[in-house]
Amino acid sequence: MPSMAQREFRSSVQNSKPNPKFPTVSHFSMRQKIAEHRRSLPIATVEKRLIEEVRKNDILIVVGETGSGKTTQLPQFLYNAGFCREGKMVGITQPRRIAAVTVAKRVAEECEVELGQKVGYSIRFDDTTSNLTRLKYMTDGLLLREALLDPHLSRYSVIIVDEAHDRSVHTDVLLALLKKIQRTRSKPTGEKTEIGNLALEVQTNTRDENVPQQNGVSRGCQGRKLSPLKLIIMSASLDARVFSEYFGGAKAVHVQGRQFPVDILYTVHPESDYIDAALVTIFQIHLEEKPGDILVFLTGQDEIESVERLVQERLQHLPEDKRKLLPVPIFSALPSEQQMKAFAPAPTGFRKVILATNIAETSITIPGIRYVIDPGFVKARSYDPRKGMESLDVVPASKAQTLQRSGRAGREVPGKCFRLYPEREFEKLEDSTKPEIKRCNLSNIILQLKALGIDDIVGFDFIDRPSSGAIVKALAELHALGALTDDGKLEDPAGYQMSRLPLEPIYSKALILANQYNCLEEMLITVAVLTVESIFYDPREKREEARTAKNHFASVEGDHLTYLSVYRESDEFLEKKKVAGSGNNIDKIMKKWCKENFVNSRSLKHARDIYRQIREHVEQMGFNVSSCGNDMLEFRRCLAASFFLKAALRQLDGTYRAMESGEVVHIHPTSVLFRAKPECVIFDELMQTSKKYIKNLTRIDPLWLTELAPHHYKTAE
DNA sequence: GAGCACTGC
Repeated sequence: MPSMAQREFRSSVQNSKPNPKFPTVSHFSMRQKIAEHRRSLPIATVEKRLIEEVRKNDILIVVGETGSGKTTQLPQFLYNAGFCREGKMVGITQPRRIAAVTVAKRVAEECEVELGQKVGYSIRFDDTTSNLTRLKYMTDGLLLREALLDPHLSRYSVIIVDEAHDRSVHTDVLLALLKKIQRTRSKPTGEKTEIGNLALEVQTNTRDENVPQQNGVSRGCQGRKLSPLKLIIMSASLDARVFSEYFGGAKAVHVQGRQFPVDILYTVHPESDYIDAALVTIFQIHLEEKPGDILVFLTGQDEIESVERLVQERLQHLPEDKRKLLPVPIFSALPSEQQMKAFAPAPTGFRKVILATNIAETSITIPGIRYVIDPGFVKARSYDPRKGMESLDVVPASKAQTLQRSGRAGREVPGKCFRLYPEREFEKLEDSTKPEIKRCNLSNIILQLKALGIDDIVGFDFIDRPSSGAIVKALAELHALGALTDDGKLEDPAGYQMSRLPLEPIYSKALILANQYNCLEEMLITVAVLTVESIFYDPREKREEARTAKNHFASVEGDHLTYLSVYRESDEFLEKKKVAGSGNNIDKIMKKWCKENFVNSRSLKHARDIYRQIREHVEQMGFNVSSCGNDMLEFRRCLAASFFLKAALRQLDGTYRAMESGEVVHIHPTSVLFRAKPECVIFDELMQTSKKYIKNLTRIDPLWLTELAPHHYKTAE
């Protein structure tokens, strides 16, 4: 579990600072401490039995609660039992990057090896594995990419899919793929398979720098005997049966967790206003319960900020000596320095009340929590394939989520969880959250599957099959983008090229076209920026300097060109500093520039990483990265040719009509075109919140659509 | 004139 990874991260920080004065003593005690810790884990007592089960079963479901040690220990058991002989690896996938990194570090420490030797991790932009690596921790998305290059995943003897209950798209697709690969690998030698044939085809196309040591290993696997692949699916208890059934009645074993008991308390009556109920509960705990911090789960930034304000207000009505309560917000968009405040211990005598989004449910673990307040709601994204529109709504949490939330109270001491609804309401909740694959745009997934030689998407063996409407919509989109032929096969070369790029298909298409329009440099930057969270800070930012800064970058042509100039100016600044030789810390220089220009440095750094990675990819495809200089007309025409599916026309009343779906939409107020209201635009995103908004726009000439996308707009006016 | 939970290649 990521939560476990987090806890272990803390202990690994402690351990990484041995007292330099007494290195041997410190090393000795650290070693002893690790050995003791390992022995004390619940999973330690069942090592032999687990290994026996793995030997007996090709697929094993391991149900392990928080604190069982399954993520760190099982791979080591497998190594010791000989599953890494002859250069084979045990691969362990995680849904989140941070978990892959922290667990790998911890296990390397336990094994007393340098990271990157026997134990390593590989995540996007950061690969620490070497040809010595036998226990490889990685994100599930990365293993999916690896399967494109080595369709049998032939370097692995065992693959462990951890956190399978998470049911991310990557996890779901990976499970289906692994099931197929396992069958292929157990077939007799030399038998030709769908996946096997494709291996040759794919590998001649491109290389992927994210997948090291592939050369000579996966090649020529045809005709050579493939060793069988063992699969281990690890999950929290609730949906073990789903996995077992999916894998043909696979054996499931249960490993004890180690958690302190948590008292669950429900309200007697339903609460009409859960914000107010949360406030009342916060103060009730503060005034009546033993010391210990409080964690409140809220749905978003707005709620968190208003609760923070209300707590401060109500504190003023308490007697002086009762005011030692410190509200601390935490959510993903919060700058990391401010996020760190949630981890700092409260001042002496104070009680912290952490106001958090879902980020505190799985991604981070905050120490010292003894009380959890759970209103039972979550903000969830959904997708309507018919309208091609995403929406974000507040919906009831699932039982699995509320369980995860209450567990946050029992990590260090026995705790209490206050659920702000009656017990009979709990019974009505869904068991688990709807798998992501049933509520997202499938075009990228389908492109990946096609590239793996899986053509029958509707008949593909998903755990939960996406709706046929969603599949049809994605196929149509891929066809319109030129990735698929009329009969649904991967188009050569465009479809193959698009499947290689770790981007949304529409962005990949834009890069291919940009290569022809001689504006690949501009499109690389644009696509990198569009991929990350907005590079401008909080849209509620009212400070004059912030507005001036944004205006400074703004282009009358729209948001894409605006982003381009932000990226370019930051780059020029960096180059100047480099030439001037003022320091060599790129990160520091960039942060300074971002601060002065009110740009989100985390987002910009992320965009620069993506730019670099995608640039390498397109160069390997033989594209020449050229720039159109100041000819922004050509660049906008290229945008129109790429985003023709996402065009909108202004109507008489000043609203817009999305041409593909016919939906009436509005320009999002964060767009630089919000006031300008040009006649025709292409947009990047259509999302419903309080209204149906289009975001990230560029002004185009409507005639370009029929000119540049005649296959789509021929019959349109 | 609004506002975006969280991941991932």
